[in-house]
Amino acid sequence: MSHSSQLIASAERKCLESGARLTSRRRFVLKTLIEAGGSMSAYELLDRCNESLPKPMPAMSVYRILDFLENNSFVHKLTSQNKYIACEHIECCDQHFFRSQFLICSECPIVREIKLEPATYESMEQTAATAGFSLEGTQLEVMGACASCSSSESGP
Amino acid sequence: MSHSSQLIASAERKCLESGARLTSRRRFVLKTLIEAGGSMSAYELLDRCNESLPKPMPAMSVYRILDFLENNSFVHKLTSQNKYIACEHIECCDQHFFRSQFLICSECPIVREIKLEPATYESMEQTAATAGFSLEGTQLEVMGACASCSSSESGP
DNA sequence: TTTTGTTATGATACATTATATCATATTCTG
DNA sequence: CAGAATATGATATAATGTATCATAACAAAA
Repeated sequence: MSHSSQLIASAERKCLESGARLTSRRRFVLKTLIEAGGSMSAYELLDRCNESLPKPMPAMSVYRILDFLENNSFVHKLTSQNKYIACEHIECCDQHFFRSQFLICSECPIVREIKLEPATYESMEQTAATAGFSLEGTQLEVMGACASCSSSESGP
Repeated sequence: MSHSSQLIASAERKCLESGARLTSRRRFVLKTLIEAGGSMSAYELLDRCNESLPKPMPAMSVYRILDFLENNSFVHKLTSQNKYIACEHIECCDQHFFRSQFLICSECPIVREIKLEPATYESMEQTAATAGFSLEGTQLEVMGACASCSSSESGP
């Protein structure tokens, strides 16, 4: 069983439990995004999907489907990039109990979603409190260089 | 001397030192954004400017001017919102030596720019390192409720 | 001070990202 | 099956941002 099929199966199971409807369109969009292996814009995803569809899907549908997938934590939106990425934790936990931190490579398409350490979050919370703010379900997006890009620095 | 005029004067001084050219257009756009008192989209800012200009400025110009103002740390882009906001530290330090954290109220237009605590940043850096990432000049944007919005919860 | 090069802006077109709205189809529920 | 709710199609349009070439303003050197 392929990796993506496994993930889809997990998503199916979660939807059965929660009552959400993972229709064939939604499943197909999710699968396409998973198999892309990285982040994509909504229109890139649309085009990719339409390559394999007998009849092209309208852009509207992709946005609606991405909404659904986001609400069910199968997909996350990288708001700083206007891109979407499959959740790395579709299988591993019954819900997204922790907050995510996205490490976005500025030189290649790699994006990693890792758990935001509670300690980090708490220190952010404290700093925010000094300005009178109480944080809400924060998703962090930070830029950086991934392992392979930072080892192969552009040098003389 | 008004608050905005003071800030503009500081910006002028910094530009003199650095050799950057704060032209009248750029000064006007910065002043307009400062006086707006919060974040604005590029087109909102454009419209606001054009209300007071004899001849309307093209959209292109606002984007170019915002680029300039960003590069000189007079303005920051809130990438998660596609909005721009005047820097809160135009006066207070000769350069943006620290990293910023933006607290964005999800219920009202308030945005606060505060210093990202080095300890917080370091703990993020460490977590990132476990995934092989090295962070780069990260600007944090987090959502939350500002002091006045969190005191006046929507209740029965 | 004219020339020359650089930087800034105008003008126009277009690309990309996203939402609004009404119609139709599909699926659930009684 | 009827009726309600949900999902999708179709179409239009809004909002955000970039590419490109022309012109204007400014600075530096001859």
